[in-house]
Amino acid sequence: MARIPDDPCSLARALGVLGERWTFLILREANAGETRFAGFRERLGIAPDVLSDRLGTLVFYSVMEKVPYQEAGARSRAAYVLTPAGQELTVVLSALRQWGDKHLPRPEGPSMLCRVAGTKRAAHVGFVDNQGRELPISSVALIPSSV
Amino acid sequence: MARIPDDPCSLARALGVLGERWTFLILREANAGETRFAGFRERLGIAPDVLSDRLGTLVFYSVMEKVPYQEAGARSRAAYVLTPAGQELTVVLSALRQWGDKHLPRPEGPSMLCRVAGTKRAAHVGFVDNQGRELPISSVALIPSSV
DNA sequence: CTTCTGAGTTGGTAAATGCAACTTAGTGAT
DNA sequence: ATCACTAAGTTGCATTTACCAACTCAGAAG
Repeated sequence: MARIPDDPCSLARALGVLGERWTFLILREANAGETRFAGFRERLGIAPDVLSDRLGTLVFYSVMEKVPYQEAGARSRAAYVLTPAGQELTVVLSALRQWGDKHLPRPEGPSMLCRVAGTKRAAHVGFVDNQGRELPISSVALIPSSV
Repeated sequence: MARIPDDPCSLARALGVLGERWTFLILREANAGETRFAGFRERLGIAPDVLSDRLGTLVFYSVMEKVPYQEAGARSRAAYVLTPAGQELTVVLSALRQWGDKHLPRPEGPSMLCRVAGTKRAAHVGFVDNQGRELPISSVALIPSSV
């Protein structure tokens, strides 16, 4: 199972948890409501050992939680649900999807649309200031925190 | 070199370009101003064959551009600079960094801060509606585009 | 006490990664 | 002209990771 590197850069640490192959796709399915091992397997075509490893990493770092569930007349089984930390990754997934839609488009157009819930109004991911107002990329700076 | 999958999901296509190991870290350095092969090598400790492959993929998909440069008294060499498409990945990188800062923190605090350029005002990544107003995650929905 | 099903593990092969050494191409000094 | 210098790679080999198929495990129903 992956471990996070001892790196001062939080991007590197985030990638330690999320940066392996399949992880983002597993999170995409989780976001779409999938919770079961066999479900992830079928939807992604992922090998069971790799899936087991990735889910283990996500559970270890509290991105997902392993919870038992029981269907009528069946024994208790494991389900994997997103924690609040995992739900916050929606922003990352949407940012990636948005970039793919724009820069790797298909003639059919996007397969998924990001909307304000319950409406037809478009939503997207972007930079925001502390007043909740969108900022253009050009007016954002990433500066070293001089500790 | 990686190729994008023929997948209707633009997240999967984006990961075809960006989802290999090292790619996000290379983009982090590019965003921080690095342009040279040897510079990426030193800053990341990446193997030269892997770096060559990743830069090739990024150039192929127009995330970076290979441009010649010439220093006084040296021969012409190759530099790698972000294209506009590559610059737009700042949103993705910042979203990942922000998540790492929050969910995989270190006692020292974050090593980088996201600010409104030229000010001390904090900036962050989030969902925005078509009026440029921030939206809470809970009010965003991802819906299949019924084509 | 056998079958069914979801959730995994195990074992062998193919692919990706890492490391060291080598190649290539021009420049400036000898 | 040729020699050393340097950035930008390529090549060959050992290690790690991923993939695939087959198998195990646990409990409920028949």
